[in-house]
Amino acid sequence: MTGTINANDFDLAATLRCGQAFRWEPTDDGWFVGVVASRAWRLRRVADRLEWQDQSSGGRDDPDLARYLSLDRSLPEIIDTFPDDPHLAAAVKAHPGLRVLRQDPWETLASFIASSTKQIVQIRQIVAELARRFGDRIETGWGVFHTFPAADRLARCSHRELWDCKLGFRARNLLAAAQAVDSGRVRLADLPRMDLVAALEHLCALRGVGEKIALCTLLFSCGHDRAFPVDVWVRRALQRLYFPRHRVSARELRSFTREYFGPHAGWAQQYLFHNERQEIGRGPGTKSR
DNA sequence: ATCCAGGTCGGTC
DNA sequence: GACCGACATGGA
Repeated sequence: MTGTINANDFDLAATLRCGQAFRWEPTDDGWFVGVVASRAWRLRRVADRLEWQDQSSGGRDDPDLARYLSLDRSLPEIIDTFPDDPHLAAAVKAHPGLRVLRQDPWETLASFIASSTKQIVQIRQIVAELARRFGDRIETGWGVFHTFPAADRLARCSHRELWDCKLGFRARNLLAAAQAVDSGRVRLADLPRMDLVAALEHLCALRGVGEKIALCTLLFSCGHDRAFPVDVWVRRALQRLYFPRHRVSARELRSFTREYFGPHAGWAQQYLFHNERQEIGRGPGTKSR
Protein backbone atom coordinates (compact mmCIF):
# COMPACT_ATOMS: atom_id res chain seq x y z
CA MET A 1 0.00 0.00 0.00
CA THR A 2 0.96 3.60 -0.38
CA GLY A 3 -0.33 6.91 0.87
CA THR A 4 0.54 10.33 2.18
CA ILE A 5 -0.09 12.07 5.46
CA ASN A 6 0.03 15.67 6.51
CA ALA A 7 3.45 16.51 7.89
CA ASN A 8 3.77 20.12 8.88
CA ASP A 9 6.60 21.07 11.21
CA PHE A 10 8.32 17.80 10.50
CA ASP A 11 11.91 16.90 9.63
CA LEU A 12 11.96 13.23 8.71
CA ALA A 13 15.73 12.83 8.62
CA ALA A 14 16.36 14.62 11.90
CA THR A 15 13.60 12.67 13.62
CA LEU A 16 14.79 9.27 12.44
CA ARG A 17 18.51 9.90 12.74
CA CYS A 18 18.82 11.83 15.99
CA GLY A 19 19.66 8.83 18.12
CA GLN A 20 16.25 7.86 19.49
CA ALA A 21 15.66 5.02 16.99
CA PHE A 22 18.29 2.63 15.72
CA ARG A 23 16.71 0.81 12.80
CA TRP A 24 16.03 3.42 10.10
CA GLU A 25 18.32 3.56 7.10
CA PRO A 26 18.46 6.13 4.31
CA THR A 27 18.50 4.72 0.78
CA ASP A 28 20.39 6.21 -2.12
CA ASP A 29 17.13 7.08 -3.87
CA GLY A 30 15.84 9.31 -1.11
CA TRP A 31 13.78 7.08 1.15
CA PHE A 32 14.10 5.99 4.75
CA VAL A 33 13.38 2.31 5.27
CA GLY A 34 12.52 0.61 8.54
CA VAL A 35 10.09 -1.54 10.49
CA VAL A 36 7.16 -0.30 12.59
CA ALA A 37 4.39 -2.42 14.09
CA SER A 38 5.75 -5.60 12.47
CA ARG A 39 5.56 -4.06 9.00
CA ALA A 40 8.29 -2.77 6.73
CA TRP A 41 7.93 0.81 5.58
CA ARG A 42 9.60 3.31 3.38
CA LEU A 43 9.10 6.99 3.90
CA ARG A 44 10.00 10.19 2.15
CA ARG A 45 9.16 13.81 2.18
CA VAL A 46 7.09 15.12 -0.73
CA ALA A 47 6.37 18.85 -0.52
CA ASP A 48 4.56 19.42 2.77
CA ARG A 49 3.45 15.82 3.10
CA LEU A 50 4.98 12.53 4.06
CA GLU A 51 4.72 9.74 1.51
CA TRP A 52 4.72 6.19 2.83
CA GLN A 53 4.68 2.69 1.42
CA ASP A 54 4.48 -0.63 3.17
CA GLN A 55 4.80 -4.17 1.92
CA SER A 56 1.15 -5.18 2.02
CA SER A 57 -0.59 -5.39 -1.35
CA GLY A 58 -4.12 -4.65 -0.31
CA GLY A 59 -3.93 -4.45 3.41
CA ARG A 60 -5.17 -1.81 5.70
CA ASP A 61 -4.29 1.81 5.85
CA ASP A 62 -2.52 2.61 9.04
CA PRO A 63 -3.05 5.45 11.49
CA ASP A 64 -0.27 3.94 13.60
CA LEU A 65 2.38 5.56 11.44
CA ALA A 66 1.25 9.08 12.27
CA ARG A 67 1.19 8.12 15.91
CA TYR A 68 4.64 6.54 15.73
CA LEU A 69 6.03 9.74 14.22
CA SER A 70 4.09 11.93 16.68
CA LEU A 71 2.48 13.66 13.71
CA ASP A 72 -0.77 13.67 15.67
CA ARG A 73 0.70 16.36 17.91
CA SER A 74 1.35 20.06 17.52
CA LEU A 75 5.07 20.73 17.59
CA PRO A 76 4.72 24.53 17.93
CA GLU A 77 2.59 24.04 21.02
CA ILE A 78 5.21 21.78 22.55
CA ILE A 79 8.04 24.17 21.76
CA ASP A 80 6.03 27.03 23.22
CA THR A 81 6.29 25.38 26.61
CA PHE A 82 10.11 25.48 26.52
CA PRO A 83 11.80 28.02 28.76
CA ASP A 84 12.82 31.15 26.90
CA ASP A 85 16.56 30.89 26.65
CA PRO A 86 19.01 31.44 23.79
CA HIS A 87 20.77 28.06 24.09
CA LEU A 88 17.64 26.00 23.69
CA ALA A 89 16.35 28.35 21.00
CA ALA A 90 19.54 27.80 19.01
CA ALA A 91 19.22 24.02 19.31
CA VAL A 92 15.61 24.14 18.14
CA LYS A 93 16.51 26.44 15.28
CA ALA A 94 19.24 24.06 14.14
CA HIS A 95 16.72 21.25 13.61
CA PRO A 96 13.16 22.57 13.44
CA GLY A 97 10.79 19.68 12.84
CA LEU A 98 12.60 17.18 15.01
CA ARG A 99 10.00 15.14 16.88
CA VAL A 100 10.17 12.62 19.67
CA LEU A 101 8.83 9.27 18.45
CA ARG A 102 6.41 6.87 20.10
CA GLN A 103 8.19 3.60 19.54
CA ASP A 104 7.43 0.12 20.74
CA PRO A 105 8.30 -0.01 24.47
CA TRP A 106 9.99 -3.39 24.38
CA GLU A 107 12.15 -2.59 21.37
CA THR A 108 13.10 0.71 22.97
CA LEU A 109 13.95 -0.82 26.33
CA ALA A 110 15.96 -3.60 24.73
CA SER A 111 17.83 -1.18 22.46
CA PHE A 112 18.82 1.06 25.33
CA ILE A 113 19.88 -1.88 27.48
CA ALA A 114 22.25 -2.61 24.62
CA SER A 115 23.35 1.02 24.50
CA SER A 116 25.35 1.41 27.69
CA THR A 117 28.87 2.61 26.93
CA LYS A 118 28.45 1.83 23.26
CA GLN A 119 28.69 4.21 20.35
CA ILE A 120 25.50 4.74 18.37
CA VAL A 121 27.00 2.97 15.35
CA GLN A 122 27.55 -0.12 17.46
CA ILE A 123 24.10 0.00 19.03
CA ARG A 124 22.67 -0.02 15.53
CA GLN A 125 24.75 -3.08 14.67
CA ILE A 126 23.63 -4.95 17.78
CA VAL A 127 19.95 -4.18 17.25
CA ALA A 128 20.19 -5.15 13.57
CA GLU A 129 21.81 -8.43 14.51
CA LEU A 130 19.15 -9.26 17.09
CA ALA A 131 16.47 -8.64 14.46
CA ARG A 132 18.26 -10.59 11.77
CA ARG A 133 18.74 -13.64 13.95
CA PHE A 134 15.56 -13.73 16.00
CA GLY A 135 13.01 -11.49 14.27
CA ASP A 136 10.43 -12.44 11.65
CA ARG A 137 11.50 -12.02 8.06
CA ILE A 138 9.64 -9.51 5.90
CA GLU A 139 10.12 -9.43 2.15
CA THR A 140 9.29 -6.33 0.15
CA GLY A 141 9.85 -5.06 -3.35
CA TRP A 142 12.59 -2.84 -1.99
CA GLY A 143 14.48 -5.18 0.34
CA VAL A 144 14.34 -7.77 3.09
CA PHE A 145 13.66 -6.73 6.67
CA HIS A 146 13.16 -8.31 10.08
CA THR A 147 10.87 -7.39 12.92
CA PHE A 148 12.51 -6.69 16.24
CA PRO A 149 12.09 -9.92 18.26
CA ALA A 150 9.39 -9.80 20.93
CA ALA A 151 10.32 -10.30 24.58
CA ASP A 152 9.08 -13.89 24.65
CA ARG A 153 11.36 -14.74 21.72
CA LEU A 154 14.46 -13.29 23.35
CA ALA A 155 13.48 -14.85 26.67
CA ARG A 156 13.92 -18.24 24.99
CA CYS A 157 17.43 -17.40 23.75
CA SER A 158 20.50 -18.73 25.48
CA HIS A 159 22.96 -16.34 27.07
CA ARG A 160 25.43 -17.40 24.43
CA GLU A 161 23.08 -16.57 21.56
CA LEU A 162 22.68 -13.02 22.81
CA TRP A 163 26.36 -12.72 23.60
CA ASP A 164 27.09 -13.55 19.97
CA CYS A 165 25.18 -10.43 18.92
CA LYS A 166 28.10 -8.39 20.35
CA LEU A 167 26.24 -7.50 23.51
CA GLY A 168 29.16 -8.31 25.79
CA PHE A 169 28.31 -7.88 29.47
CA ARG A 170 24.91 -6.50 28.44
CA ALA A 171 23.78 -9.92 27.23
CA ARG A 172 22.71 -11.13 30.65
CA ASN A 173 20.89 -7.86 31.33
CA LEU A 174 18.92 -8.15 28.11
CA LEU A 175 18.09 -11.78 28.78
CA ALA A 176 16.89 -10.99 32.29
CA ALA A 177 14.78 -8.09 30.99
CA ALA A 178 13.22 -10.28 28.30
CA GLN A 179 12.30 -12.88 30.91
CA ALA A 180 10.91 -10.27 33.29
CA VAL A 181 8.71 -8.80 30.56
CA ASP A 182 7.68 -12.20 29.22
CA SER A 183 6.69 -13.42 32.68
CA GLY A 184 4.67 -10.29 33.36
CA ARG A 185 6.85 -9.30 36.27
CA VAL A 186 7.54 -6.05 34.44
CA ARG A 187 4.52 -4.65 32.63
CA LEU A 188 5.53 -2.31 29.85
CA ALA A 189 1.95 -1.71 28.73
CA ASP A 190 1.20 -0.01 32.04
CA LEU A 191 4.06 2.48 31.82
CA PRO A 192 2.29 5.15 29.72
CA ARG A 193 -0.45 5.70 32.27
CA MET A 194 1.79 5.41 35.31
CA ASP A 195 3.17 8.39 37.15
CA LEU A 196 6.67 9.19 35.84
CA VAL A 197 8.35 8.45 39.16
CA ALA A 198 6.50 5.16 39.60
CA ALA A 199 7.26 4.15 36.00
CA LEU A 200 10.91 4.99 36.58
CA GLU A 201 11.08 2.80 39.66
CA HIS A 202 9.29 -0.02 37.89
CA LEU A 203 11.90 -0.10 35.12
CA CYS A 204 14.88 0.43 37.40
CA ALA A 205 14.04 -2.84 39.13
CA LEU A 206 15.67 -4.50 36.13
CA ARG A 207 19.37 -5.27 36.40
CA GLY A 208 21.32 -3.09 34.03
CA VAL A 209 18.54 -0.53 33.82
CA GLY A 210 19.34 2.66 35.70
CA GLU A 211 17.85 6.10 35.55
CA LYS A 212 19.20 7.01 32.13
CA ILE A 213 18.04 3.91 30.26
CA ALA A 214 14.68 3.97 32.03
CA LEU A 215 14.10 7.62 31.11
CA CYS A 216 15.01 6.95 27.48
CA THR A 217 12.42 4.18 27.37
CA LEU A 218 9.76 6.34 28.99
CA LEU A 219 10.45 9.29 26.70
CA PHE A 220 10.90 7.52 23.36
CA SER A 221 8.12 4.97 23.69
CA CYS A 222 5.70 5.76 26.51
CA GLY A 223 4.76 9.38 25.93
CA HIS A 224 6.42 10.59 29.12
CA ASP A 225 7.38 13.97 27.70
CA ARG A 226 8.83 15.12 30.98
CA ALA A 227 11.46 12.36 31.09
CA PHE A 228 14.88 13.94 30.67
CA PRO A 229 17.65 11.37 30.25
CA VAL A 230 21.13 12.72 30.93
CA ASP A 231 23.92 10.98 29.05
CA VAL A 232 27.48 12.13 28.40
CA TRP A 233 26.44 14.38 25.51
CA VAL A 234 23.59 16.10 27.28
CA ARG A 235 25.74 16.42 30.36
CA ARG A 236 28.44 18.18 28.36
CA ALA A 237 25.89 20.48 26.74
CA LEU A 238 24.24 21.39 30.04
CA GLN A 239 27.58 21.94 31.74
CA ARG A 240 28.80 24.28 29.02
CA LEU A 241 25.56 26.19 28.41
CA TYR A 242 23.97 26.47 31.83
CA PHE A 243 26.82 26.04 34.34
CA PRO A 244 29.88 27.61 32.73
CA ARG A 245 31.34 28.78 36.05
CA HIS A 246 31.55 25.59 38.09
CA ARG A 247 31.50 21.85 37.65
CA VAL A 248 27.98 20.47 38.23
CA SER A 249 27.30 17.44 40.37
CA ALA A 250 24.91 14.73 39.21
CA ARG A 251 22.56 15.76 41.99
CA GLU A 252 22.48 19.37 40.89
CA LEU A 253 21.92 18.31 37.31
CA ARG A 254 18.99 16.09 38.27
CA SER A 255 17.11 18.79 40.09
CA PHE A 256 17.85 21.30 37.32
CA THR A 257 16.58 19.06 34.54
CA ARG A 258 13.47 18.17 36.51
CA GLU A 259 12.49 21.77 37.18
CA TYR A 260 13.78 23.97 34.43
CA PHE A 261 12.62 22.58 31.08
CA GLY A 262 8.90 22.18 31.78
CA PRO A 263 6.22 19.65 30.84
CA HIS A 264 7.91 18.59 27.59
CA ALA A 265 11.43 18.57 28.97
CA GLY A 266 12.30 15.38 27.11
CA TRP A 267 11.74 17.07 23.77
CA ALA A 268 14.04 19.89 24.81
CA GLN A 269 16.57 17.27 25.82
CA GLN A 270 16.42 15.70 22.35
CA TYR A 271 17.11 19.03 20.66
CA LEU A 272 20.07 19.61 22.96
CA PHE A 273 21.35 16.08 22.42
CA HIS A 274 21.12 16.17 18.65
CA ASN A 275 22.55 19.65 18.47
CA GLU A 276 25.48 18.71 20.68
CA ARG A 277 26.31 15.75 18.49
CA GLN A 278 26.00 17.76 15.30
CA GLU A 279 28.35 20.40 16.69
CA ILE A 280 31.14 17.91 16.46
CA GLY A 281 32.20 17.69 12.85
CA ARG A 282 31.38 21.25 11.94
CA GLY A 283 32.88 23.34 14.70
CA PRO A 284 36.43 24.69 14.63
CA GLY A 285 38.81 21.99 15.75
CA THR A 286 36.72 19.43 13.91
CA LYS A 287 36.91 16.07 15.55
CA SER A 288 35.21 13.64 13.23
CA ARG A 289 32.75 11.24 14.79
C1' DA B 1 48.63 2.52 21.80
C1' DT B 2 45.27 4.99 24.29
C1' DC B 3 40.88 6.83 25.08
C1' DC B 4 36.10 6.68 25.06
C1' DA B 5 31.32 5.23 23.93
C1' DG B 6 23.26 7.75 24.67
C1' DG B 7 25.73 3.36 31.90
C1' DT B 8 25.09 0.52 35.86
C1' DC B 9 26.58 -1.64 39.95
C1' DG B 10 28.86 -2.69 44.10
C1' DG B 11 32.46 -1.36 46.62
C1' DT B 12 34.85 2.45 49.29
C1' DC B 13 35.53 7.16 51.96
C1' DG C 1 25.96 11.34 49.17
C1' DA C 2 30.32 11.36 46.10
C1' DC C 3 33.95 9.02 43.99
C1' DC C 4 36.01 4.71 41.71
C1' DG C 5 36.89 0.61 39.11
C1' DA C 6 34.91 -3.35 36.73
C1' DC C 7 32.27 -4.79 33.07
C1' DA C 8 33.28 -6.27 26.89
C1' DT C 9 34.16 -4.55 22.60
C1' DG C 10 35.39 -1.78 18.79
C1' DG C 11 35.81 2.81 16.53
C1' DA C 12 38.63 6.81 16.17
